Formats: sequence, structure tokens, C-alpha cells
Amino acid sequence: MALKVDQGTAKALNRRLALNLLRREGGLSRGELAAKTGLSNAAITGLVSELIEEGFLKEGESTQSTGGRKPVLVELDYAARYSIGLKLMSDRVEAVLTDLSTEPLAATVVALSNVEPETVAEASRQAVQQLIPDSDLRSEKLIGVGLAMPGLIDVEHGVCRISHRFGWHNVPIASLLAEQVHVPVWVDNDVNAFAIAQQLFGAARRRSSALVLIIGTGVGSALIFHGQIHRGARFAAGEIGFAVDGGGLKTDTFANWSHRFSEPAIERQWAELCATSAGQKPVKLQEAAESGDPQAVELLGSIGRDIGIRLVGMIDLVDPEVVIVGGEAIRFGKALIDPMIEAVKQYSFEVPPPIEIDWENNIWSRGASALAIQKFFDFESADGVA
Amino acid sequence: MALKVDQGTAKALNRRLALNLLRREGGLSRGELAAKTGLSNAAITGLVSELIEEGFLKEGESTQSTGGRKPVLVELDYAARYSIGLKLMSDRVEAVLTDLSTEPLAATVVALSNVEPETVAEASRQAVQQLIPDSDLRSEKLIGVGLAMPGLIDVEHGVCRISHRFGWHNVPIASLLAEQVHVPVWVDNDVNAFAIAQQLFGAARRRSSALVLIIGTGVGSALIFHGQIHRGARFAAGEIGFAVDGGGLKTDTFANWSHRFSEPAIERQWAELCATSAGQKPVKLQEAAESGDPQAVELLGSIGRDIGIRLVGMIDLVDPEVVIVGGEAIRFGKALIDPMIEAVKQYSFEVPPPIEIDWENNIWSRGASALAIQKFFDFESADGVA
DNA sequence: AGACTTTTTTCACTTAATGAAATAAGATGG
DNA sequence: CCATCTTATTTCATTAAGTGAAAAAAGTCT
Repeated sequence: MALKVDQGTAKALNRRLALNLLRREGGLSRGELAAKTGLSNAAITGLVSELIEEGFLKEGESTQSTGGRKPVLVELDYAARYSIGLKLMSDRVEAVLTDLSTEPLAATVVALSNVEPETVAEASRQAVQQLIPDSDLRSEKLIGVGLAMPGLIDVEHGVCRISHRFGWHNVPIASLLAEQVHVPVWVDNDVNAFAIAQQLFGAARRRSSALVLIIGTGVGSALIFHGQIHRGARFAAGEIGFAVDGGGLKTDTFANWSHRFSEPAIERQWAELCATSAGQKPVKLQEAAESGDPQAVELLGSIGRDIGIRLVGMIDLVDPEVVIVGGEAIRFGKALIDPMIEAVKQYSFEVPPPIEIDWENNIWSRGASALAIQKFFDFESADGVA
Repeated sequence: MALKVDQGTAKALNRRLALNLLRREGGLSRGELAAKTGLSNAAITGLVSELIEEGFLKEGESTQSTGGRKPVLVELDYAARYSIGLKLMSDRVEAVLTDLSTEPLAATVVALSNVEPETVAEASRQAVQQLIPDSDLRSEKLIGVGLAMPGLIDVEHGVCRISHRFGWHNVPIASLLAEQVHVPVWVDNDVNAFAIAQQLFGAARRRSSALVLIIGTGVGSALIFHGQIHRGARFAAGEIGFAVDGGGLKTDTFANWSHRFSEPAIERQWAELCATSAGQKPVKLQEAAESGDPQAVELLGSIGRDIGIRLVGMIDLVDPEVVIVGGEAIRFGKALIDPMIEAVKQYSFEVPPPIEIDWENNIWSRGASALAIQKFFDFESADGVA
């Protein structure tokens, strides 16, 4: 429910406005900041000095004078604090310590013997301990811990409503972990976490809406509108992994996104292909595609096209400013991606939005770290679970 | 771009908050209003007396005392002002005069000899004139005119970017009309207008998100998030009419939503069916379905199921609080609707949101009227094109 | 060095909300 | 029927955040 706006919230909103402007545009003088926010110079003076006092902003170099006093650049001090990101996998917790720009400073991995909530919380505690052993430093400079996992997450209460992959049902994982690490903890769906990182410092940085598609262990998506994750009425927005497809007039053929398009599914299809074409010794799909193997190129092309066709439906529905595609399947390269983009261009209602491919290893845990960092740039639910 | 919040905008936001609370909940006492908005009693006293002075609120009957002074109910005075809605059709302009609750007070239709912007503007002027001949009354009590039409509309500038059905391209229809009627004019896509009406006083009244699906002359949709229409980066959100469908593994079969699912397309399929089944004299599809004709029930069932299957993809992506289905095809009744709902239930990822069917004749122009009314409940772009 | 220019800060003022106290209006009970 | 209690609404002094104008700071240019 929307709530009243008093002077306190108004101030917080203006603070967020200025911070996000600096995040998107880099260094700005106080005067530019005033012009771009619409606030008076006087107000900016006060706001900036508060933020400098808190350590989030620093004065940069003065730039060119235009015949008078040089403007003093003000910029975000990304090194001022740390954040920790934890990505839950079925067999391990991947952890990373980053600065406020999600730049990794250290990383570690803790193995999981099982996926019981207590086991996961204990492994997470160990990971945090390894990354910042000094508990004083933790309370001083660590802004919090972000936890990313597959499933439907109630981010406000820090509860995992449903995670099929972990077999969880209403697990208050944020508070379980917060009890152990004594810093604020935020949980979110892993694809949402990736999308937030893209929004803060990635391809969606200067855009207000985005559609994120992940082709990894499963297939999932995330939506950003007005610079905010759209989570849906039951935290299920973007859960396209199980979308059925009636196949035109043939309603009896249902193709499951994850079943055909996930990275494991693609590998499986390659294995089946290799098994049937006798005499050929099995080669890795990625290598085969890179060396131009016709069967591999054909398989990936067909899958890419089909993904593209489904992407068109999503684009036409929400009309995002940009589409960002990531996930482990990106490693299959152009053979998969180009036909996908081609299909989007061919079948879109209008000229489609730009499609950006962005993926690298360890990006999951950086996304998790962005969950905590986002709270600096975003005024809503700035409390986490502590 | 988001902008600063000063005391003026804060006040406007609080005013909006109170108005929307009253719209959703009906009459409330000042005390309840204070409790639900989070504002102090003192602030509510001031706010309410301003709104009463302006004529938008009135005091209602005092309710039951609970042992002390009776609370005085405050409610919206829907009769305080008028709004006019214009729905552009290819051969006519349908117009309705409503109160602030979109309740029709009078209606008229003006024929169009062609769809040139000037012709449309002139016909619209005539319609307004017929509904309120007295120009003094217009400037006093008419809050504005809402114009609904198919196509991509830049609502901020009142420009129709593209309308295939009218052959328009960047037509500043709002200012063309505003010049003639001398009241504020707002234009929007017709499906968006319908959705806004549903949000203000229909099935989405107490919800903050909704997915609206229209099966009419074409097939279109609208999205409401946070009580606001989601228009997309190029005003193209919801334009699913041309969505392609790769049909599972068979990428060569493309079924176009509008081509198979629009009301004319359904009629066409019935006509084809009647033509092939020799000896049978043609019966109207709606009548055939109502009388339980197996072929009609079968045809509508198959179409309904296919629509349902596609709806699942949309629901899984955006996870709306409610789905609202409307459009001229609703007249085909349960034979079409029930299989659609069945399919949604069968193939959804989670328990699907409630699906509400809401349609009646002349609803298009009431939706148009809601475009102007919405500006009272919504603080953004409250200026229109004047 | 003195005259401009441009940026940033200072300060008196305005506005909208707040909490506490006052007032209004009805209920209750002898 | 009057005194007292209860609940609803209004009044008022106070507070917080932003504004515009003027002052101060920090340059450039001749």
C-alpha cells in the first residue's frame, strides 16, 4: 500500500534521486546536480555535505573552468563500504566480497553436504567469516549480505516461499542467516539479483526498464520497470521456466522452456544427436560449434531461433527499453545467439529493443552482492532483515 | 526522469493517496482516513476541507456512535463534475457524457465519412457540442475529454504515433481536438483506456496490478502495475496482436493472435465451417453456441483453450493480481470462456490469479471518459493537452 | 592588481506536517 | 435533565526541509 509522504520521506526520495544520478552519470558538480534534480543549489549543498560526512560521496578533481570558479566534481565513493554476495547452488555456496560497485575484492566457496536450511545458513556463515574474519570491520564497513537463490522469494520478509530446486517451503532464510552474521541480510531470486546488478552497473544502468532472460540450469527471466524489479503479485513474475506452448493449432504438444532450452537440456539434445549419428565420436558441443560442425551449428541455431520466437512474445507484451540475455548457455556463442537475435528482428511487432548479451563466470554471486548495495540507491524497504 | 520531491509534490501525493483511498473504500471518517494514510488528524482536517471547498468531496451521513461523538463520513462527490469519453471507430465516433464514476449521463454517435485527422477532430467537436451545448457549463463543470483509439499513443504529448487501423503516423490528435473544444484532452490506446476504467471502478479497483486481455476487433492487452498503466518504452506494451507463435519445434507455423482469435476471425472460422458442412443452413455462431450446437461448441472450445494457453505465458511472465478479459467476443459466452479458464488452470506454473470476465456494450467510450477522470486520482501528468 | 565570471554557501523566509491541547458532539447513568 | 464520560475533529505552537537572494569563494582575463 502506498503511504504518505512527509518531509522525512521527501528528503529520502531526493537523496535517492541524487545518488542514482551520480551512479548513472559518474561525477557531477553541485551545480549540475541541482540542475538535473531540480533541487536548489542550497538544498544540494546540504544534501552533499551529509553524504560526504557519511562517507558515500567524495569530492573529485575540479574540471575546466569556463571563466570563473572551477566546479568541484562530486562522485560516489565506491570503496567506502563492502558488501557480500552469496549464491546458493545445490552443492555449494559461492561467496564474493565486493565494493559498492560490485567489483570483487575476494571470493570463496563453501561446500554443502545437503540443502537443509540450517546447513545452508551455517555454510553461509562460514563464507562470510572467511571473507571478513574481523567482526569489528564487519559491523563498521560491511553494509550487508545479499543471498541469491532460485525460487519464489518474499523479499520483504526474507522468506523463501517455494524453491523446487532446494525443496524449500516458507523458509525464513534471511533471519536464519542474520542471526549468525549480525549484519542485515537480503534474499532474492537469483535472476532478480542478476537483473539488479545489471540495473545498477550493467547494461540497464541508464535505462528505466529491462527484460532479462537467463538461459542456465533453468530458464528464467526478470523484469525491471521504473528502475525497480517487478516481482508480481505472488513473487512469481518472470517464472517462465514452465511456460507451456500450445503450438498453434496443436494444443497437445507442450514444450517446456526449461526442458528444451536450458543449458543441460541443450547438452542432452547434443548427446542424443551424437548417439544416433553412428560412427562419430562424441565431441563437446561448445567445441563443435566453435569449429563450425554443421550438426552443432544446426542444433544451436534451431534452439536459438525458438528462444528468439518466444522472446518476441515477451517483448511485445512488456515493451522493454533493453533486453539482456545471460546464463551459462551463453558459452555456446554466436551459433546460439545470432539466430536468436535474427528471429527477434524478424518477428517483432515493431523495431525490437537492443539485445545485449552479458555473461561471465561468478556473476551470480556479484548479483547477490548487488542485493545489499541496491539498498543504498533505493529508498524502499531499506531495512532488510537484521 | 524521476524528479525531486518538494513540499508541493508531497502535498499532491498525499492528496492523491486520500482520494484513491476514498475511491477504493467508499466513505471514511476523517479519523479513519488519518489512520489509513498515516497522516495526522490535523493534516487530514486541512486536506479534507480543501477538497470539500473544491467540490470533490462531500460529508455523508454520520454512522453509528461507539459511545462518543459520531464519526462524520467523507465521500467522493462523483456528481460534482462531468467527463466526456470519445471512442474512435473506423466509421464513427462514439461519445458519452459521464459523471466522475464513469456512470453514463448521455450518449451520442457521430458518423465519420473518412478517417482523416481533421474529419475525426471535427466529428469529435460535434459530439462534445451535442453532449454539452452550453459552453459556460463546459468550462465550469467539464473536467476534460478522453479520446480512446487503437494504436501506439504518446500520451504525454497527446500524439498518435502509429495507428494501422486509421493509417495515422505521428498525428497530434489531442491538440487538434483541444483547439476546438477548449477543454483539456487526453488520448490513449483504447485497451489502456478500458484498463484504466477497470482500475478506477472495475475489477481492478482494489488491486494494484492487473493483466487485461481484449478479444475484439483485434486482440490486445494492457498491463497495470502499482495502479498505473505500463506503457512500455515505445508505448507498445500489450501489443500482442501480432505475436508470433513458433509452435514448439515447428518454427514454420506462425499463428497470429488477431488472425485466429479476434471476434471477426472467430466468425470467419465459423463461416468456413458452415460452408464445408454441406446441407446445413448457416446459423449465427452465438445462437448456435447458446443452443449447444456441437460444432459451435467445439470451435469455440478449441479457440478458448488456445487463448488460455497463451494467457498462461503472459501470466507467468508478469504475475498479475487479477486477469480481466473483455472484448466483443465475450458474447460467445461460456463455450469460449470456460475452456479458456480451464486451460489457464491446467497449465499455470502456480495457482493462477482470478480471471474476471467484464464486458458490456458502450464500455469503450466509458473507458475513454475514464482517461480524463483518472487525472483526478493521479497526480502525474495532470495537465493533459489544453 | 582590479574587474569579471562562475560556483558554492549562508540566511531569512515559506510551507506542510506534527503532537498536544482544546473543542465539539453524542452516550450514559443517577 | 444535568454531570460525566467517550470519541471525533479542530486549533495552535513547533519542527523540518526546501527556496530565493545575497554573500563569499575561487577562479580567469586584461
